[in-house]
Amino acid sequence: MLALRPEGTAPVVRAYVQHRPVLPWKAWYMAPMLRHERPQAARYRQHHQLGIEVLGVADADLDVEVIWVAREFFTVLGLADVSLRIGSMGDATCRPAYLVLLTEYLEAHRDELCDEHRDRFQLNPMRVFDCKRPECRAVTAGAPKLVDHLCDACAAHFERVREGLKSLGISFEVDPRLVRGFDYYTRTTFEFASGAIEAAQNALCGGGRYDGLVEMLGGDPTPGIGFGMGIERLLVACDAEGVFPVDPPGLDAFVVDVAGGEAARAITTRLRDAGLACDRAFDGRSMKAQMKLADRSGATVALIVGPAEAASGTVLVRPLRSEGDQVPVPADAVVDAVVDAVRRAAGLEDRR
RNA sequence: GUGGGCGUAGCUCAGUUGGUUAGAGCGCCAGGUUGUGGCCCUGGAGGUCGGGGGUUCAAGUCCCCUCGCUCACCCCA
Repeated sequence: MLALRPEGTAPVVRAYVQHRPVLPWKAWYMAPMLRHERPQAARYRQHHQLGIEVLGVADADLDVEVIWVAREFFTVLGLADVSLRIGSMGDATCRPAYLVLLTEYLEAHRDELCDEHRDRFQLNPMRVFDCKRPECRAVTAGAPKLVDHLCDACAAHFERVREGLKSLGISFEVDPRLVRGFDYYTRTTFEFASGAIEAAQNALCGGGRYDGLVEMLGGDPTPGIGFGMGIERLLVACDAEGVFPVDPPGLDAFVVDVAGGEAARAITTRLRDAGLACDRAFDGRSMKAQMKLADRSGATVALIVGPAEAASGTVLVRPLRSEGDQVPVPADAVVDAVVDAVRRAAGLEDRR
């Protein structure tokens, strides 16, 4: 049997169950993931997910820490248009009673649900909360919310999370619709979304507490929490917010050689050995064509070698990005000349 | 899985009720400059019109099939 890994939490938990690291255990991963659903904007068949997981800590302050890590990551990248929603899934004490309550409510409003959920809501009543059809939205708007029916312990946990986020200056919104589909999820759920992404898929990071998962995978009951974020979608958000510079840096020098190419061969090698970025033309093209390539390369200077320079052992250093005359320099001083020119050009940049 | 949109030059796209050698802009190449980029001018190269089949005197254009891309629904562990 072949399986394509869809996410990172279960593998990390399996690794924990097998290897029994000392608790608390903090792990992270970044790996390719695959999805079965059809691709669409910002949702690819294969993508990469970055995630963290912490096992062995039930403290709500850890929930805050995990959320903070994600928030901090966005901040460091320079993303500003990111919003956080949080919710609670309750636990084995309060959720069963709530599900009975919710199911009763949905039964009573069965005819008002959308075609799909009318016959399916019993399977997983909470899923109706993230149905986008107006019929279901209307019904769930008045439905009992899990966050209002938490047991004392879960309510206290949730309150501690909210208080912690506030104390760290992390703004958030409690969203009763933020639910998860599996039983092993407990208590805190959260999701970061980008307001800059136009596409329908704008969630950057989803996470939550899964105090039941380790046990489900064969380990002793162990609390856990983590998040996963999609790298490609993150990059879409970065592009949308313009947080990365757009222009790739140009070359330091471009060698124009119309004297046979030997000088170009020697000079490019010498410049590269000195750590400078340079390129040259090939195929014995005309000076005009070579100069055009030099310009297009974004080079700071063109280094020109014609028959006269070849004969006298010099190189013409011609500035391409600034005013200034081209000057001849001895061939063995060309590295210094380029370093000078690049430094001067950088200085001009800074003064802008 | 369901539905919509789109496949024509390297790129972005026009292409009328079917009708001569399928066009534009940008890019590329050469020339105008005999040793000099950008701006401009002139010329040039480059296309199985996604693929296959059909209708027709004639198909980029109409019909069927197929492949691919894309967006949304769905899904969202």
